Amino acid sequence: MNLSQIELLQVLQETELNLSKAADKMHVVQSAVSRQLQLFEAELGSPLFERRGKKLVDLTPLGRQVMDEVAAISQAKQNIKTIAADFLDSNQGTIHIATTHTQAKYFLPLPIQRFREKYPGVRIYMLQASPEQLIDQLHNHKADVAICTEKVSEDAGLVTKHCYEWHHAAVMPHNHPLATGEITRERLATFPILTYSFGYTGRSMIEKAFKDRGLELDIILAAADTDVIKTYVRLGLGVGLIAGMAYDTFADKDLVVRDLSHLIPRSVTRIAYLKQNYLPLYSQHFIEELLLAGSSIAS
Amino acid sequence: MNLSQIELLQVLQETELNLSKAADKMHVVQSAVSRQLQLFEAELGSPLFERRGKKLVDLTPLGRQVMDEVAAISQAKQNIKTIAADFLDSNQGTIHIATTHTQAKYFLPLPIQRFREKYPGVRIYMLQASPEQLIDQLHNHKADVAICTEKVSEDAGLVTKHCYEWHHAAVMPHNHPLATGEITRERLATFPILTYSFGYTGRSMIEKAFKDRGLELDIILAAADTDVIKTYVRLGLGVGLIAGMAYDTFADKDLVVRDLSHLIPRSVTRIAYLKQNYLPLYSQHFIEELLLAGSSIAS
DNA sequence: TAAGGTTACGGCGATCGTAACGATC
DNA sequence: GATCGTTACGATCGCCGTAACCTTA
Repeated sequence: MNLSQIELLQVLQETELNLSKAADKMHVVQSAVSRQLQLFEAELGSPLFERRGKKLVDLTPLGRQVMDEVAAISQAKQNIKTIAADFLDSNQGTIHIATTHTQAKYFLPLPIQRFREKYPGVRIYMLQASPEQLIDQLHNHKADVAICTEKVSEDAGLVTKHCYEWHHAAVMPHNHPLATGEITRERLATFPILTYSFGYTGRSMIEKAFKDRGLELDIILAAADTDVIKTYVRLGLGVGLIAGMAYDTFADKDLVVRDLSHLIPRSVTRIAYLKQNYLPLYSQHFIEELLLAGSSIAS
Repeated sequence: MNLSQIELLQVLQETELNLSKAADKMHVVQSAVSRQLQLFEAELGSPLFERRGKKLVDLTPLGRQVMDEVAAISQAKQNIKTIAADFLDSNQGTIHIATTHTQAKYFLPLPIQRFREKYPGVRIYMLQASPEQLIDQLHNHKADVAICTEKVSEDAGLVTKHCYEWHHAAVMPHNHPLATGEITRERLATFPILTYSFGYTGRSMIEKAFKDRGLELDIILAAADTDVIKTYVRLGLGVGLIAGMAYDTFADKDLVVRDLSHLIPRSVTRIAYLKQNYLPLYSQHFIEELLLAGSSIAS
């Protein structure tokens, strides 16, 4: 057993169990990986892959169990490299941040700016994705840190940290009936609604708040993106339900914003990363920056 | 980086950072390991060991961090081997059980006998040690499973399972004053006491029970071993406080046993093993056998 | 001076690449 | 016939062992 065999198994999973592609990824010829796989299976005494003819089509039960350990080894190996790099120079490297549109546009600018001032040598990659994808991206090592609001806390392989809490708000044109008078869930439910797509940015809290009262919202537009919602609110399509922090006092002054904290339960935005993954010092500081920015938000 | 370098680091820790001994353990010449260590340190870019002259005298801060990952890799590598061996033949192998005298003599015989009937091909090694050593033996991979009563539940790297509960009992010769009449802590404290050494078999519960009442026991003999205690009780040195299950109705009929469950809080015997350590199927079954035996004990 | 560690060098073997072959869609 | 995998064989490079050398208790 050696580390390149471990890496091969890892790469095979990322290449639909295609030996040729795996060989390319590892910069060796295909026959080399073929032999290494055979040697490894021989060493273990039973096959790791189900084969149809010569093609690898699936993992065997053994293979499945082994893959968990393979992932642990790869992770630890990567950690060693990262730890050592940290000792040489903890001021440069890269950080991959996975997040949603709303966080990227309305929460991250400040902490990222502060972070860049401290660590000008760190390249920041932002990956925008849906909340479900965020977690996958952590597991696939496409991202180091994820910032998101929904469905995070369940995963046992993750560390999650409470970042900040926020409430939804309704936005509408100035001449809209809802711009004045008391807002209740019942009244809101009489208007066409524009809000986030399912699974996004606290959408589940909205669902819950109205379902609890036996009300059903007439959602005529669902977007992943606050700006899209605002655009159609401006066109008079209905009332926008957006995250409170997504209302910009200057840019959105043509819209009326009305707080909904008494109607829709608060949402919690969290920071998540893999438990077994060693984060370089600058990433740890980035997280601190996020927590700091989060704690200074009045909800 | 390769697995033999990882193994080298592991072995160095077990050999007082002595390269020559490490070389012996790995069945290679000393110059080989010297070079491999240099190569590895060069690859990481900074030293893993503090050196006085040429001798390795300590880990560097980097080395300390790296060692955690090294342990994870070794563990995962071992797991792969074990998992594969399990698939080839889950009926043979070895199991190392670390436990104390009391468990080995009074609890384990039945479950071990039942286990042997199911898995005659598994070699059973029993390691007898003090409770503190038990946990160390898990971490050092000297033992796979530990069965013990004290200080287990704190360790985050362990899985622990509740096995059974038991109470202490007092034993004494038939003519002893305590053989009749009500037993209270106050009365007990007036006699010389023989019981377990500190840290052993529920000793902490005994301490606690009397300290709560402001009483101090006159412990004139402390042994790791129930049989030693009984021997001196027979010689009339005093009252023995032993685990209830350590009284044998036949062999000990020359002694009077008196239940102390109303005086001393119950003790809990637990099974422990390393969280990250894959246990072969037979070991998993052995643990089930222990739990079964534990659950059939009336405390 | 013994014990522990490093450096230099030659030899061996693991693993790679080329290439021809086999199978499967 | 294009894609994917296996087998055979020669070449290379990494790693080991021998051995001489260095350093400190």
